[in-house]
Amino acid sequence: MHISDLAAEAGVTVKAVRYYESQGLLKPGREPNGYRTYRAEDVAVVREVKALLSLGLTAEQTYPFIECLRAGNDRADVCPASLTAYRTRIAEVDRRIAELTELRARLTDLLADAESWRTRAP
Amino acid sequence: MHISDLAAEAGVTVKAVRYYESQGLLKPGREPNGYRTYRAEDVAVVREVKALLSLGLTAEQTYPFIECLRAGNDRADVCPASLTAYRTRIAEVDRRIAELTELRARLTDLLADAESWRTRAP
DNA sequence: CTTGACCTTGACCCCAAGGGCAGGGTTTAG
DNA sequence: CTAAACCCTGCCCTTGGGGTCAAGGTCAAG
Repeated sequence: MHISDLAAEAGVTVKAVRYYESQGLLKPGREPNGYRTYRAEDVAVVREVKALLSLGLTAEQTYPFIECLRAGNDRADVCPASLTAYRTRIAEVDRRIAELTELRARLTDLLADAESWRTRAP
Repeated sequence: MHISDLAAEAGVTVKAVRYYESQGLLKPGREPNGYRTYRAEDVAVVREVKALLSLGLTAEQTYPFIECLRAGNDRADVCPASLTAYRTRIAEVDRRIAELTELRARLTDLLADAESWRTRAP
């Protein structure tokens, strides 16, 4: 299959597929005319990458999942490295939520302070 | 004062000062040799921009605060537009926290599912 | 045979907030 | 006079692609 077939089947753009390849996640063959050719398994790979990116993983962090798929597993997340990647990401999200929560507190403090200045000092 | 004096006094890098200028937040004079010259008020501007960026505002969103300072106020956040900018940012943070919370739930679900597959299907 | 439609390729610029480096001019101290 | 310490502009880099481009391939209908 050609690149647009893969993109359509996986629900991403052609551009995204080429980007994944540039990140080393896909290694398509080439036809004599230079066109990239993909195998059926690549659809699952692209779907997986798309799903993981939407979970906030970086392209690099999707590596273990793709390897897991290529190793013949039906699911990309049954390998130990994938579980570790999930846990790492959860920890990142927790850290980010904590940061944002603290940020929100600082913002509301600043807002309250500024509001009180407005009413107090005309 | 020259750019490195301003940067040192405000606690940012020279590069950052030039970036703020490129975003229209500073308009330094120029000496005959081309060097930028800053006035004392610019220190407060740069400090304010730095503080606001650390709160996650974009350079563009700091505009109302800088205008408020330039209008002669001691504080950049006593103007109505600044209060609005604070509230907008708080809403953004709230939205982001909600997204991340939902994301975290999805991740823990996926992790639990993957773990159960590992123990269930050898 | 040619036209048109559709496909592919690589290459370039863009985003936010700068970091890093190159190459060159200037100023100040010793 | 020279070296250190400044200053300037300009380019490439970061994420995950989006947008757009010219150039060339492929297939059908006319």
